[in-house]
Amino acid sequence: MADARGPATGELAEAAEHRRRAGRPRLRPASNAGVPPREEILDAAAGLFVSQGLAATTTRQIAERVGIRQASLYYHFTGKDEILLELLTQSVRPSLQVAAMLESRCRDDPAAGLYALALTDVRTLTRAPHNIATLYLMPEVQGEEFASFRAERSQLQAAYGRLGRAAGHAARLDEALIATLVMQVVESVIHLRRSGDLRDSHAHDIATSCLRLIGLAEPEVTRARDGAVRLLG
Amino acid sequence: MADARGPATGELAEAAEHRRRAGRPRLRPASNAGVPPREEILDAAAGLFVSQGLAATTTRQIAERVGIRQASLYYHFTGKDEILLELLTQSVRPSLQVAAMLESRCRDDPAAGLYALALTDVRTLTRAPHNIATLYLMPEVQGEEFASFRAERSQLQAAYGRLGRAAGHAARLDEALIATLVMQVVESVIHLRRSGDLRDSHAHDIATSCLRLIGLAEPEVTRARDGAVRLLG
DNA sequence: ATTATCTATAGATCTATAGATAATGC
DNA sequence: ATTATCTATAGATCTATAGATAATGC
Repeated sequence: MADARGPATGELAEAAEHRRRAGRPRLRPASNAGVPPREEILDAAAGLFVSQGLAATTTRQIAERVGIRQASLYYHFTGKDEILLELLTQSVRPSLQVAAMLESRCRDDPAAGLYALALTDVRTLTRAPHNIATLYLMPEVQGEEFASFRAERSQLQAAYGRLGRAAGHAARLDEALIATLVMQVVESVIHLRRSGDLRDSHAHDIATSCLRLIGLAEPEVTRARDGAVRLLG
Repeated sequence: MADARGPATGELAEAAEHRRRAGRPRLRPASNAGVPPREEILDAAAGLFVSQGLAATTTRQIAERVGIRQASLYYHFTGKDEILLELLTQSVRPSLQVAAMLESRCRDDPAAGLYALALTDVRTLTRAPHNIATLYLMPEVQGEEFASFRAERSQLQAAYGRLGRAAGHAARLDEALIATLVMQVVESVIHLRRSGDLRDSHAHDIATSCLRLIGLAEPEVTRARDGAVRLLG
């Protein structure tokens, strides 16, 4: 019993505290708990990319913020591009899964589905540790290396288009245009967050604006909102 | 008569053709007519900034595209930042003047004013030689050096907010939020242009979407559109 | 033995200045 | 004399590799 308990509590303690991994120690030991170095690097890079841009951020700056030497980055990543690609992918993939779920569950009420998707996207963008969506527009992201990210983002945009088309009276607008406009409204959260004007109530305001934009009248918007709230529980 | 005519046609010919300016000739002589070097540089830089980003674009690349040596840039600009600032300012100032004009003329019909402003902005962004508005969001532009540009852009955004508030039934939404959302819809033209999906008809579609977003119903939107067309006519 | 870091550095830039040069303008 | 370019280059980076080192794991 004592023997069995020893190792068990030992493991817990190690995980909770500093659980030293193999490898030469850092000059400045990691202050955070058991966060894997890859994630430390992603977080540091995200903050720098968002505030300075990609090319303006050096590998040395990233390493400094993590607390390791510049060369040590290359043990975890092949370079800045790989870091950026992972950041972008991590930020879009969850939304894509939510979109798939909502589309399958909301065939009967696409307006509620659209509202729900917009709302969760806004909240995700709001709560992310850095204002990562800022990076979507950067010229560097148009390159070949990021094609897989752009493909996933297009899928999300297409989902907005399908929901918007099904929900709106809008035989008026092209589905691709609806997709672009609605997503663009959702991403206004980037600007609001950057300028510090973002409030919790804005999430519903933005989702509501998406529905108005595709031509829904007030009663329909209200109904969609109620449906969405029910959906997201 | 012959004497008077000679110099006159001479001047015309010089202006139309190569009108050589003082200064050591370029290795590769400028192919374009009498375009001032400053403008050549701005144009070359704009194309590169938009496709590669600011920090990723070197002074050497800009110079190469112009057809001069890297060091010669510094005769016209103190560096990349000054070039970017001028590009940004040139792109926002005309919109600001249109906004002031429309606000003063449309106190009686703010919906028409908003439609007209959105429409002209979309067209300006569509026709600009490079997709410059892409640069507005770049992290570098958040720096101190570009404060004057950001101030002008905020003024434009505020104009959108005032027009939107006056036009909408929207005591519903905060004026600052309206401003952000409407401007964001206008700037969807950036994405459409980049992806090559931009059609002429989209200008009216986008302006219409702005009015729907702030809560106007179809008849009001149609009336605003007619009013705007009359205004800009 | 394996892992994760470190030190050191080669090679490739990039920016911005100094000073020379070849036109036009008076 | 003035203007607009050129050549040359100092100084400051930045990336990415090679090889050493100090832990843990078995």
